[in-house]
Amino acid sequence: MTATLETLAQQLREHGHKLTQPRCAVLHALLSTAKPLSPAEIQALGQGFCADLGLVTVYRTLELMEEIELVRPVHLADGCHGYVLATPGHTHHVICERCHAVIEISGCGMGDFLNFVAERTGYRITGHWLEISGLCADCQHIP
Amino acid sequence: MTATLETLAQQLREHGHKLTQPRCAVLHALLSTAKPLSPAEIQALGQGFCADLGLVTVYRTLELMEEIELVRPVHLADGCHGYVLATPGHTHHVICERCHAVIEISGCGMGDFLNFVAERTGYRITGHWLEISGLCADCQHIP
DNA sequence: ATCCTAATTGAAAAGACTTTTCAATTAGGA
DNA sequence: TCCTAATTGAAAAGTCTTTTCAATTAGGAT
Ligand SMILES: [Mn+2]
Ligand SMILES: [Mn+2]
Ligand SMILES: [Zn+2]
Ligand SMILES: [Zn+2]
Repeated sequence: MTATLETLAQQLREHGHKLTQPRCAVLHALLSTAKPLSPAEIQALGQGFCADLGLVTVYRTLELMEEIELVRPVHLADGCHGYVLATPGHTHHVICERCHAVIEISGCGMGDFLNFVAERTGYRITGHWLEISGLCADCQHIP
Repeated sequence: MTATLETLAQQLREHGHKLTQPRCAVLHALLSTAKPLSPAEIQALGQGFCADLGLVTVYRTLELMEEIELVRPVHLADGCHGYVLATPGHTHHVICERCHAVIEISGCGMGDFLNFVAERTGYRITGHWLEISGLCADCQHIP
């Protein structure tokens, strides 16, 4: 099931939040691309839908949407991060290092490795953060 | 082989850098704990060895040491990060979410998972970033 | 041991990004 | 349509990092 403005808006309402023009503009921006967007980029794109969308509102909206798992922060190679629409639950992202296209991987294939780490270190493992970088199918053909 | 001030200093020299008092102070600070330290924390600890160690110098020194793989940034849960001494090569870290103690895992047990991701997505995988969080052996006993 | 010079330093300023404050506006139920 | 709490944008404040630049320092050459 692909996210649409309607499904996303519905999730906002289900969590008791108002569906405002600025919030719609943020959703429009995120829906317009599969790449992570910075708050400033979201503002710029969002102003096509809500002309005076403020950067402060973008920050507040992203914080809100992150809480209800509508968006997820993505750490890029240089450490700073952008935001992408997310499906709920535990996922990982593969990011093209050339064009920044993101594909979400649902599920987690790291169980065995984490068990090994637990035995090796004596830690009780409670979570992990994984970002995978590579070249997308398109970018492999563009040297 | 555990890192000492002498081995670390030697590595700086081998890369053609001067061994200055401020740089020694940063190494002292990093050697004094197994937890990730922020630039400000490194400055505070380092001033025990070099009284007027400046924060700007800490930033410059960390950048330098990161280039020669003497230190590594560690992303904490809240996104900001600290630095720890690192062994060269590909490693991962396990961080205690209560006391922040870090253990380094050398090697990488994710080959199979990354192959799966490559097949699933069509991406050519070139790198990954993984941080594991948990409770260290000590902290498991302290509710 | 002393000199010399490029590397390095700290303070101050600038810059980038994020959060707080607050009066005005708005969504959506009554 | 009215009402009110939620939400908004602008401005200010705050945090963290980088740049600039004159002064200092490490370490090789004498
Ligand atoms: Mn996982
Ligand atoms: Mn690995
Ligand atoms: Zn690409
Ligand atoms: Zn612990």
